[in-house]
This record gives sequence, C-alpha cells and structure tokens, in this order.
Amino acid sequence: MAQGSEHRYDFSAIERKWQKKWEQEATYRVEERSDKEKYYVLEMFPYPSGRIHMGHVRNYTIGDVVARYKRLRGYNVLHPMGWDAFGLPAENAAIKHNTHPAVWTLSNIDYMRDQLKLLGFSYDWSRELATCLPEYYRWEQRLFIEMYEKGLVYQKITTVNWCESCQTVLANEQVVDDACWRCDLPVVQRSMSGWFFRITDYAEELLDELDNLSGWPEKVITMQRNWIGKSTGLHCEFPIVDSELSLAIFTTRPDTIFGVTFMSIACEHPLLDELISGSEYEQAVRAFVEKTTTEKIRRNLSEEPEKEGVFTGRYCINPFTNEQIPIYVANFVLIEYGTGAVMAVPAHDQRDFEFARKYQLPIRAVITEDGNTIDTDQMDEARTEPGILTQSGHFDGIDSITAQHRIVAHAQEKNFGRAQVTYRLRDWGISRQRYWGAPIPMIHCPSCGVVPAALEELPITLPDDEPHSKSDCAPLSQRPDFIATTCPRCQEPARRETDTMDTFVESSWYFARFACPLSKEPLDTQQADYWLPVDQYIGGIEHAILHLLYARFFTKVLRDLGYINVSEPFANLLTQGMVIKDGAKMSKSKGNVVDPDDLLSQYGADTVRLFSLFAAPPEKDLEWNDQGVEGAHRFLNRLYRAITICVQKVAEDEVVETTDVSDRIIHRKMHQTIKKVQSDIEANFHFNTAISAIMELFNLTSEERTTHRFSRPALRQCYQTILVLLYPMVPHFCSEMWHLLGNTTELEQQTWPEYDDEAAREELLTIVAQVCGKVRSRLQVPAGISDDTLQEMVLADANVQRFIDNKPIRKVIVVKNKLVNVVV
RNA sequence: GCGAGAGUGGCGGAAUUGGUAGACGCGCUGGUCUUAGGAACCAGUAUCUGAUGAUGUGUGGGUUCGAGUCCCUCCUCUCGCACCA
Repeated sequence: MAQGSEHRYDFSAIERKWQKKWEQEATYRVEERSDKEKYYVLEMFPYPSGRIHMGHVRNYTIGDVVARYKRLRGYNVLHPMGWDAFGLPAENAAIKHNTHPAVWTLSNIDYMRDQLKLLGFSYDWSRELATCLPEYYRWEQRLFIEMYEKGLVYQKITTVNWCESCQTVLANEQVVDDACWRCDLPVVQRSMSGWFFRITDYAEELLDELDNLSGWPEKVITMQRNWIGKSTGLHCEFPIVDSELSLAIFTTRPDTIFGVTFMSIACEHPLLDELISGSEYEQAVRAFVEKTTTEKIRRNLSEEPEKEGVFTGRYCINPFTNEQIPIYVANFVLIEYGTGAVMAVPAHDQRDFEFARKYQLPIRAVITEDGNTIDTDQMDEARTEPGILTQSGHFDGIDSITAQHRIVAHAQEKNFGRAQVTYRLRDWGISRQRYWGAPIPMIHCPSCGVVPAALEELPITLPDDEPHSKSDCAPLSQRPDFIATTCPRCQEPARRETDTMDTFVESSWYFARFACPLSKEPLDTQQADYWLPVDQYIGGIEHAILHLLYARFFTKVLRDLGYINVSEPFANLLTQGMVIKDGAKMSKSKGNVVDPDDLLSQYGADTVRLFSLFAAPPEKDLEWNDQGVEGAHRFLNRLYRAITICVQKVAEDEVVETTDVSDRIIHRKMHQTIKKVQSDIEANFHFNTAISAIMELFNLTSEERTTHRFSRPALRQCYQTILVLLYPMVPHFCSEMWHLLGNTTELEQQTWPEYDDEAAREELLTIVAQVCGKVRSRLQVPAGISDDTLQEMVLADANVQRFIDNKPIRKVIVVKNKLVNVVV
C-alpha cells in the first residue's frame, strides 16, 4: 500500500482544494436571470439527527448529479439545502442532556453541514434555512393567520390518546400495548380541542391534478388517489321512530336501499346518547361501547376484529319502504367516515352479511343476476356485484347503475336525500402538545374569544431557557411567562395558545422559501414565480403520501393567498430506493450500518458518490458492498494513471505510429458514449448504465497497449470527453484531471459535448446467422450492405451450410443490421 | 383479502420497437512483475460436454421464423391499503 500509493491519486488533497475553491468563489450561488432557462432541483431536506446516513448520501448524490448535469446543459440551476429542524428527538435529547433543544439541533446542523460539504454537493449555501429559527417560522405563523382569516383553519374537539403522566397527546404509533411509549403508563381516550387545516376543501383539486402529474411515479399517484378516496353516492335521512330526529347515512350503493334490514352506527355517534338514555338497553349499550373503545386502542392493526354489535332498542324508518329498521351499535362502523352511520344491506355487503348472520337478522336480496328473487338462506357470502333490481318497488327490473341514479333523484325529489361526494381524506390536525415546534400564533381572550396574534407581534418565539425536566412534560402550557399576553383586540390580559404545529407544516412550503430566503414577506412573488415549480424533486418513497400531499395542499393555498402562481409544487418526482446492507435496511440493532465519515476518510467523496450511483438505478434499493466501493476507487485510480501517462507522453512529444482506423474506432466509441450517457440521464437518471458506458470507453483507451495504437490528440480528446461526462458524478476528480490535461478554464464553464450521429455510426456490423432460430454463425459485414448480398453471404457460410444440411429452404428472414434467420 | 411492482450467473446489475441473454462492476481461477502483495497488469469466468454441441432469464403452457421481452396458469418475494359503507 505504501509503495502503491504513488499510483493512487491524492483524493483528500484534491477534494479539499476544490471544495475550498467552490466555497470561496461561491460557484453555485444563483440569481434569477433572463438569459438562461431555470432549473430547480431539490432533495428532501434532512432532519438534523446528528449525522448524515447513507440514505442521505445517496439521495443528495443523485440530486447533485442532476444539478451539475443541468448546469453543463446551460441551465440556471437552483440547488438549495436546509434543515427540517423541529421535532421530538431534539426534545428528548434536551431532556436527556439537560440542555435546550436549540443547542442540540444547531450543533447537529453544524456537523451535518460539514459532512455535506465534504461530499462536494453543489448547493447554493447562501439560501440555507433551518425551520426551527424564528426567521423561518415567523413566516409560517403569518401564513397560519392568513389561512385562519380565509377560513382554512379551525378548532374542533377530537378524541385523542392521552398520557396522564406526560400530560400530552400521543400519536397512534406512540401507544404501545395500551400504554405510553415513553413512561409505560396507561393511555386514556380524551376529548381535546385541536387546530385543523381545511385540506378537505382542496380534496377535489388535489385529486384532479394528480392526472396532470406526468412526471410522478404512477405508484405515488395511486397512493395519493387512494388516500383521498373519493366516492360518490347517496346521503339519506332515516327518520327515527318516536323522535323528531333522523339518522343520516351515506351509501355508494343506493341501488340496494330496498334491501336494508338494520342500521349500524358507530360507538361515538352523536345521537347515541339520546337514543338510549333512560331506556332498558342503556346499560348494555354503554358496556358495549366501553369494551369496543378499549379494544380499539389495544388492537393489533394487522388483524380485523370480529364484527360485533348491540341493539339500541330504537328503530328508524326507511323512507323508500316505510319499514321500521332496528338500530344497532356496531364495532366496525367508523365515526370518521361519512356520517358515522351505515344502512346495512346484508345481502349485498360482506360486513353486513357477517353481522346479520351472527345476530340472526333478516337478509333480503334485492339485486340478482336476472332480476328474479333468490333464496337468501342459501347464500354463504354477500353478493356485491351489480345486477338487476328485485323487491325494490317500482325500481324492479332496472340495472344497478341506472337504478343508482334514479334512486338518488327520487330521494332528492321527495326531499329525504341527495347525491353526495365523500372523501376518505380528513382535515389535517396540526396541534401538537410539544415544546420544539412552531408556536401556533393564536390568543385566547376571555372576552373576545379566539383571536389571531397581531402581525407586528410575530414571531411568537419559544422561550430561550431550557424547556422542561422529566417530571414536567407539558411544555408551553406550564410556562406562565409564555402564556401571559394581552388581547390584540381589547388589550385585556389573555392567554396564548400553547400548542405547536405539526412539523409537516414546515416542510410543506420550504421549497418555496428557498426561492426567496431573505424575503421580508412569507414569499417574494417575483422570485418564487421565477423558480417554481421545483423541476426535479428527489426523496424517499416513505413520503409518498403525507409530506407530498401537504406540500401540494400548501402550494394551492399559497396560490390562493396570492403569493405564488403555480398550483403544483413538484413537476417531476424521483423516489429513490433504500440503501441496504446484507439484504436488510441499515440499523444499529442489525449492526450493518455504514458510516459515511469512515468512507470519506478512506476513499474520498468521489469514490463514495461513484459507487452510490453505479451499484443500482436510483429507484431501486441499493445493496452496499465494500468491495464494490473498492472497485469504484480502482476505476478512478486507473483513470488517474492513464491521464498522467498521457500528459507525460504529450509533454515528451511522443509520436505514435497510428492508423486512421484506430483513431476512427475510438472517435466512434466516444460519440456513442456521449449519446448513451446523455440519454441514460435524461430518460430516467440511470447513472449506473451511464457509468458503465464510460467505463467501456475507458477500457477501449487502455487497449492501446495490446490491440490498438491511438494518436495522442485522439486519446487526449477522449480523456477530455470522459472527464466532462463523469464530472457530474465525480466532480473533484474530474476538475483536477481537467487541469492536469492542460485546460485553463474550469469544467463548470464547459458545455455538455454534442454527439455526432454520423461519427457514432458503425462501419462494420456483426450479423447473426441463424438456422431455425438458433445462432450458427456470426459475420462481419460493412454497414451499408444490401439484404440480398447479406442473405447470399449467410447462405454461403460453412457453418450455416452444415446446419441447413441440404434440407429445402422454406424461408429466409433478414432483419436489417441485425440478423438473418434461415428456416428449413 | 384488495391494489401495485419484481423474479436473469456466486453477487450488484445490463439487454430500442420481440432479433447475439449475462454489458459494466464485484467475486473467483490462472498468469506476469515482485523479497512480498491485500498493489498494478494480462488471460479466463452461466451450466453440462473432450471439442463439435446441448441446455439456460421463478413454474407450466401458448403465439411467433425467433420470446428475458407478448398472452394465459401457477409459485415466490417486496411495497402500499386494510372494516371507507
């Protein structure tokens, strides 16, 4: 190794040199300009957890290649980086180390910024932002208030998982075995007021515009479409017997409404109390509700509990049949969806069927294949397909689809129902009872009620001193200094809102702030209009739904608030695969974590980047392989030595006896490579095949010693091209080699080489000769050969003759420039 | 259960519109140079076979002169959704 080191390039000196130069010269700083087309490439910004992991390395390497490539292609490229810096880990670390979350977070950011710089990513660091800083979240608070004034923000009471000991709300995934994940004490259900964004107002647009996102993976679009979950159907009122009230239901199958035999409502249904209080059924129902709610928290999400329910003792009336329908409370009815009440049609819905069989409720089939009645006793499952109506009054004989429309129309006419669209998507609850988040800028005044903070008062900042100790987990609500304020309307003493915002809020608009990081408004419209939308967004598939949906929602809100003029934030989306090792996701517990710092000191950034790109196409998982990294490093060293030798020989003015043929070979391969690399990048960012093409070209140059003799200028030109093609992936190395070859300009100023189709064309083709579809021979022929001549040559070939074996030739198929198949 | 995607050497992965399967890299084998080599370089490397040849892209079938690629059957794996009325 010691002796061999002279054959190895000094990556650490080279990388340091170029990183320093890029930093000093602010090479990647950009501004809006009219003479160049803009290109905005963005990678999902990281949570500053402490150090960069291999997933980041991969993600940001891909983004950097795109950025550098697009610059060579003449674009004005915006490539920013920042920090998704609010969140629970900082709070936990603060409790553990008895410091302020800001201290932990900011020092993590410093460390990770250095790591990113060591990797040589071409960010415009002047635009860096951290969401935990008041200079960022003040604008978010402003947007919150503007959204509030537009009616897009509201408060409502919801049931939440509550930990008494921690005095905080827990997300479902923080409830482990019915207990708090942190203190292990039991979790209770509690009604709490929380703040919500009215994302459902945008449900239709969020759904519609999915069709225009041609640059997004189909998988992500499908996931979002399912998440929004639009369905159309009938909203219908069933009057309750002995009451002024009626029970509202939503159904997507109005054609089955004559088959209703009972009604199921959710445990949390608002009318339930009224239906049962004082009745003989009350006790049993309440017991059932209690049992169901506790089971709901405890239950393993992967299994579906058996359908259960209990009769409420009350009836409602099917307005279509005027029949009395018993009302049940059932464990499978969701309060969050539709109206929280379901008309049960056991013959045509599997859940209702199971429920009816269990409690021996009647089953009435009203949809059959031919419109004849069937014996429901014989059914062993619900019949859910559409068909012809029967036992449905004057709708008999009509097909399901037509009947759906007519039944809705009928309900509308008679005034007990209407057509309705229902979404699975629910409003976005953004309240968090946490310390390390952006404070919600609202004030509770005893006389004026809920009032937004005055804009001049923003930012509402978090207290500077340490947030809390272990015994005191309810952060802002326990800080009299934070809470105390005056009402902006009546100037009387009032209380600040103590909830902070979901951290998804920060990441919902950071991409727009990058366009105008210093703006004294939430956004500078002119700058944002220039840069938005993001042309290429790159990140993990794990954000396919929430982050991307929220960002799309915010973009539309920002548009409607007049800040920007685009409706969609990300024109193209690339979801890269995970980095795995030994077939599994890297994790401390598995002991298969690769530390980027170790790799950087051992091989340098260029090698790490090269391997990350070479080992797999970006959308697939990448299997990390130490020997593969070694291989990538070897390739760079080989290239280094070849160029060094070439430079020496040029300096010595070595004359090589060359032939035009050899030079033409390398010239041709060079143009083929440019074409291949360019199309691999443009089509789908398949850097792995682009790199392998460059390796092939380089392998050809090193055949010099054995097969070919290339002239110095030809060889030099070839190396030059290799350096430009490789530059986006391996920028320090290529910049250095570029100078070594005697260039005085910088690679950054280079333009991507033009390929020449004419020069790339092969002169000699290898034609495959088949007999009956089996390869029997290969022929070298000149490119322009006619089919007839080719056919003659193939038939004359000795091996082909041997397999024809004097049998009569039935047919000869000639595929231009490819093959000839002789069928006998 | 529903939906989507994927199954190619020892490994990561390549293969326009159906037209040379295994590019490129790793690993492995042999060699050269060396005191040595885990360096560098050269040669080889799907399987079976003495070569000629035969077989080969998860399984079984089909279309075709020709199928990794198109159609059908089944198997396996991964991901997403999972009582959404």
